[in-house]
Amino acid sequence: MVARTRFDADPCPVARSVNAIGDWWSLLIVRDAFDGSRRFGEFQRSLGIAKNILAARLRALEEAGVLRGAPAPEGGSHREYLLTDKGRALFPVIVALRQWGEGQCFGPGEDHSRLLDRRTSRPLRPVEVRAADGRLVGPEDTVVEKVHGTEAGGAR
Amino acid sequence: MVARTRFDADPCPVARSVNAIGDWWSLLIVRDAFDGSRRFGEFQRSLGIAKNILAARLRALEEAGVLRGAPAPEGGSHREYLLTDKGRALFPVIVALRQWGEGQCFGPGEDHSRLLDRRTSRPLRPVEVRAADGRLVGPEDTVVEKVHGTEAGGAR
DNA sequence: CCGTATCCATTCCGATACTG
DNA sequence: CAGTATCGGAATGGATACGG
Repeated sequence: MVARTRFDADPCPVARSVNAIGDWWSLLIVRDAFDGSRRFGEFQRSLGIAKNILAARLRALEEAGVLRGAPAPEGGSHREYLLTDKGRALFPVIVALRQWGEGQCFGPGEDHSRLLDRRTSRPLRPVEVRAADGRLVGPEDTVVEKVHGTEAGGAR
Repeated sequence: MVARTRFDADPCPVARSVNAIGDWWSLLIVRDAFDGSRRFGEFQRSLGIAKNILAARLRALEEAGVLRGAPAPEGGSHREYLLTDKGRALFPVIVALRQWGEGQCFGPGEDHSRLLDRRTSRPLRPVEVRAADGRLVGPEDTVVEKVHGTEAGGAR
């Protein structure tokens, strides 16, 4: 491929994020990592993904700096995949996505897993978007400041 | 394909969300919709996407209930694609992803578009994850409550 | 200008087999 | 258990041409 990926140089941070994460599998790998998965087999069983593509995704996430594969914790001959700081910074993204799914993608009687506050065992508060002064803002209260550069491609 | 998509019945809301959105293109379409794009050509120019696949994504997003394509606003023979309430509920997801990209996916001197508070023209406050009582929580302060059902597939 | 239909190249993914 | 190598089928995405 000519460019590593499609949005490598896109001025929009959303596009860059998407580009860095790679694909949906990768996002679910990150989800599992947040949930405590560390080993190849754990990811594989949880996701039901083929081993070759799991290996490829893990490698890509390492290259993107989201995961770090430590050669061996001790004794064992396996690797451990841990979230980097960059990866851990995805926490609000995963939570927002989870909350959207909970609210919008399940029927009334349908069961689903939930993310709870460990201390109180209660669900989390919905993620909110706030202005610098603390005001709650919606989509219509925001505006995209386009970048001034003259390079090609949309600046959304 | 046997099932419409892969995570149609997954008990994890993250997987369902991912499944509903479809792919990265779809997410960028949603981003553009938040930013004011409504018409086929606007999305196409902004994304640089082939027309056939844009049409397919728009249709999928309609089926997922994220976008609603109104036949014609008036006079014109074109359709308008507007976010539904379900689609608008993705706002925190997009913002979280955008903020992650801003912080993690750009070099020091690199320009990028920014999302500003319309009223003050200042950047938004970083999205935070909070417990029901208002405490700020990180990944390690949360726990996934698995669903009890006996069906196959991971419950992450 | 808004889409649909067709074609082709590429990629992706899953299954399987194999190695340490 | 933790990966790597390979293979075939399926789906994707881009370009182009075409129709309302």
